[in-house]
Amino acid sequence: MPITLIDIARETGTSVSTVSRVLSGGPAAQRISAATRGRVLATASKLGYRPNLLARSLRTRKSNTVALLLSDVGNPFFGQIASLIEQSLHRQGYSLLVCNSGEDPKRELEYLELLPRKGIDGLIIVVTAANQKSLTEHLGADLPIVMLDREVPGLRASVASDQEQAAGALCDALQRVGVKRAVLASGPAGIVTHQRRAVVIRDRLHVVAELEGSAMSETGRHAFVRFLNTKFDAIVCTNNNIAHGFIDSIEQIDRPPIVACFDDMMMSHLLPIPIVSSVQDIARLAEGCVSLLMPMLLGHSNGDVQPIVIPTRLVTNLAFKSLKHL
Amino acid sequence: MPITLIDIARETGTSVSTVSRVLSGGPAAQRISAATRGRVLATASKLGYRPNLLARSLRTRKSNTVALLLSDVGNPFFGQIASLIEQSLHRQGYSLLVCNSGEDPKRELEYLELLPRKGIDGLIIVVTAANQKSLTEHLGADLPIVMLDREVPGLRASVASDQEQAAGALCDALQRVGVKRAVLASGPAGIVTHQRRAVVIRDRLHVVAELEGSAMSETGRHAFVRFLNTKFDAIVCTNNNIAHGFIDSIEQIDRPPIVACFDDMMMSHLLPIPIVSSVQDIARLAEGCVSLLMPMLLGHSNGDVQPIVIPTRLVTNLAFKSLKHL
DNA sequence: TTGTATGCGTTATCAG
DNA sequence: CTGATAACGCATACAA
Repeated sequence: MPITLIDIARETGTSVSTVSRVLSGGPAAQRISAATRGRVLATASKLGYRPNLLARSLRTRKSNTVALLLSDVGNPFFGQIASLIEQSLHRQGYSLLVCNSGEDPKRELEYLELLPRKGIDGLIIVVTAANQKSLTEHLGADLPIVMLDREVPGLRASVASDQEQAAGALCDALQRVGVKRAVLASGPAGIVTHQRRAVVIRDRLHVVAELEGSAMSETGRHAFVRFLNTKFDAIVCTNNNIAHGFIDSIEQIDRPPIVACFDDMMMSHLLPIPIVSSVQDIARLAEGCVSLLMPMLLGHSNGDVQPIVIPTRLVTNLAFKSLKHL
Repeated sequence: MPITLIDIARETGTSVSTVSRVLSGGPAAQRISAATRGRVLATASKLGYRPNLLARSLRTRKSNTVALLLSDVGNPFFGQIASLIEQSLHRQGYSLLVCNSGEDPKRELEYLELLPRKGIDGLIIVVTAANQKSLTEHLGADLPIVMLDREVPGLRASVASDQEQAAGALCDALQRVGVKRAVLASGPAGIVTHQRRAVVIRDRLHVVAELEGSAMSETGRHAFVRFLNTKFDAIVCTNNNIAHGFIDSIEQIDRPPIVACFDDMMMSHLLPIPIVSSVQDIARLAEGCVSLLMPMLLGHSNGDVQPIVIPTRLVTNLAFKSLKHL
């Protein structure tokens, strides 16, 4: 049986409230005589007392737990963000509950129902299908919530990369090396991130063919097959999974197209394929989430939160650099 | 104010116990007249009742939450495992608390102290420094726990790849192409996974130089510099981070060494560097954890748990395949 | 400075 | 079949 306040109150000959006050460590602890405080602390550690945080949370309505609801922690992009968020939160005394929606609206809703019951203090979410109504509806009205990677109209607490700048930089680079005909392999148009990237690409480049699929590598592989008989000098993929799928399909590399994508491609620098990508600043994305969330958790939220937009950085590999003109 | 059992009891003119029995959905629910049961369920959904899981957990001593304590979810290997574990647990009605230790014994201990207080039902852990004593000491005595990737003497509930087989297969492949001189870049000897891999390598190959560092890519970069003036035909890295670091350091590729490593290297197949790796079966590792943990959580643990050992699969890229002999 | 009493929302025991 | 009532472990308003 675990030690409770009762045990240690009995042992020290004081009451549960006194013990609670001492052990809570709050300001109330100072209003206790040094003598009894000492005895309490001593026997507390002697008995190896561990506060039951569930009970505390029930009472204080604060669990010191935050949930992160995203499509897939297995995706390195999100995994790294999750890691940084977890570390940052841990420093502030919070734990992180990780939930995969798999881009499935059903699962997302399931979690939106479940999480508030679990007593989480806040939520960081990469929305799939939810709009403002369904979000604030399924969650408790005033649960602090931060949108990551994808904005939702009406909710100002959001952190995302500057997709227009990112896609624009890609177009700049492609035009600089003289790309004339591009193809586009994009993720679901229903996902704003993919949508916004695609819009810029279509606007700025001469897109001779395009394919929309899931946000996974299979779409890249499909694109490879679909575009086999198409003449193009560059393919733009709206995320790195898709680009991976495309590159993995390449067998012969006599005259490979330029691959343009978003996010980091590990090991790409020696690849005999010209690659250019707009990589997102993962550290700042994670940091942004926490810096937006913490004030809300502590109630210091001075009303006007501003969306955080983070610039991306253009990265090219050796093969791309050695490119002069097509 | 959230709806509670009291509200819905008042509304239906019944008592809290009755409402609880109905809404708990257990066998006790059947012992309630269909009439009142109907009314309760109706007004419950009418009022939008959401059970407070904290209160329930406090009472039942079951939180339906499991913790995963590992070095870093940002590492794709662990991130993917975490993802699969989360999905599997979610199907069984459990949530996952993800905790990064960063291979830091201090942080690991911190979590080992914190997690039981949070009321988790079980723990899956990639141990850093903990031995059996410190584990069972800091956790509640009977908290179900599964070791992932690294065994701890005395604890039989473990899931890991067959490191000897994995390293052996690597050596086989290297010897088959006539590797004579190898160098070894290994992670901390204190981590059993690295240690066991290194032991096999040293035993089976002619290792002309070696370097031990962290399990991160910096060690690979250090290795590149350190071995610049060493003659060798292959470098073995005890994990993929290290291999990444090494490969990223390569600028000219006139006569690159073979790189042997563990786990998947994305995009490696077109890389102009011969790569051979023993890739772990992530799906089976994750599945193994859950299949070991679930019975413990449900109390069906029939005493004799057996460690789960999972074979790896040898993967080579094009450059390696086109290798005849050195 | 400290103790008493009450409540957080549920489940479980025990009557009836 | 159902209703009081007592926990679960902790925090806090109110007394003293």
